[in-house]
Amino acid sequence: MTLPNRKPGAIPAATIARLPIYHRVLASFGVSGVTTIASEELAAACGVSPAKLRKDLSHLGSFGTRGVGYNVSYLTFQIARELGVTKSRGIVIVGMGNLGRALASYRAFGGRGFHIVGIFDRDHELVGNTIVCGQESFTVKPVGELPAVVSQSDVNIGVITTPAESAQEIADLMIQAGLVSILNFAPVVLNVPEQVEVRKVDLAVELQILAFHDQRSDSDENLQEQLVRAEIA
Amino acid sequence: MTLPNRKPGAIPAATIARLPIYHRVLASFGVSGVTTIASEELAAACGVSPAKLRKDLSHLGSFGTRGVGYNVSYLTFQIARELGVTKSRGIVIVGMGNLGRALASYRAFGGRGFHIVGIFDRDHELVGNTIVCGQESFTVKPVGELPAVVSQSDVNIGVITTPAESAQEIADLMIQAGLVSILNFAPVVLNVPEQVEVRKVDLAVELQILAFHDQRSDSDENLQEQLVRAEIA
DNA sequence: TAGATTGTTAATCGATTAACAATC
DNA sequence: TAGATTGTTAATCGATTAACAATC
Repeated sequence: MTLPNRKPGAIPAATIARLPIYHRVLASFGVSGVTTIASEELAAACGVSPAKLRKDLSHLGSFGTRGVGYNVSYLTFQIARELGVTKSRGIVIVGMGNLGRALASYRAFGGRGFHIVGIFDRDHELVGNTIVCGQESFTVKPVGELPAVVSQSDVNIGVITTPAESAQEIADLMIQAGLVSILNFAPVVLNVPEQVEVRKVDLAVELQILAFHDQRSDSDENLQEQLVRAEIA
Repeated sequence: MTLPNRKPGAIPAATIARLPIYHRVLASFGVSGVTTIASEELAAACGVSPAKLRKDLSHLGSFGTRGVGYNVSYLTFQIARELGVTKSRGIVIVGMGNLGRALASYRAFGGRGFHIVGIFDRDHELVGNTIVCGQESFTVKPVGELPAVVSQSDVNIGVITTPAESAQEIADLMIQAGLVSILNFAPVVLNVPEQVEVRKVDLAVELQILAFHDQRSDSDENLQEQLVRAEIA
């Protein structure tokens, strides 16, 4: 007997990665007053093909109406439910350099299902400073207080914006405190137990991928130019 | 006759996305004085399997020595060459809010193959301000000057850190000025011609993907707890 | 030669796509 | 009923993996 490759109800990783896009685009159609939308229009707004969109949504259930389309608010809610953002999830940010401060003062979190529970730094010079975010303001706490904050408040996700050298140490601290979801901005590969999910954003990685494309388009352009010149001659 | 699906020498997208990781990890082995490394150790440090690493590298050529491993500096150079970062590539950043300022003052660009050519904002209040980045400092220019800077200097990549409302407009401006590689931090899907490559970083998207994982691990944990309790009873 | 490690093969797995039956 | 659009199927495509022959 062969076991199935995936749990029956499981949703493909590639689909999960696109759900936040669908969610945001649907929400913006919602505020524009659109109540019903067809896969073709929604897909175009999300930058994917209608087939892919419908396939993705089919993994969550069948929320559309044939011949009509999808109810915008109903579908928005179903995706939010699948992602686990129907109630706001708490985050902590460790590392109050330029990037950490930029994130802590980012005002669009609330609307996407997140709220900041605490911000931390190792540097005593920074501890006690406050960062204003719209109506709210947060005070920088010493990293030593991270475990207490995580165990006493409802924290779901840890964000690391420290230099590369301290990132592993902070990750260990977060995991010890019970966090299993980490967003890492430090340019280093974290070593974590397998039940911990780490997502990584590295600006230089994104730029290098673009550099590859840019280099290719340069040579393509030269090729085109050469072809044009060849025709002229 | 059937055409091949991909150009013969073409490198898979999944491989390209991993090359920057290999490059950074190799560079750090290099500064640590390691001269030769086996796929097993390099793969572990990069968080991938040795098979995947060797397969990825095999698309670039055969740069290793059987029975020995890879020469660190030689492989580092070959990957840099493939990515197109053997010479530093110029970037412009538009939108000098918190995130834009954080990027403009990020000191690790130089070591990864990039330098800032110009920073821009629409807001007249911000124009003329300077942002310090290590030894250098940059002055915020009005967006109107973007085309001139792109055409007069050697700019390869445009970075958008504006609010969502202005992002499309700025993208159009960049494309008109001749840029074909854009890194977009605004939470909006850009509409661009197909020869333009856009990479998108959306913090809330990353967090929502983690929220999905976090939600799942919650229910898994409950399941485990329940199992433990059942055993005790 | 013996041991080590690469580069490649072939099998498996997962994601994408186009087409269309189902159904509003 | 006729037109529209979903949800699903089956085919294709691309990525991953394990195993091993090649070779240092």
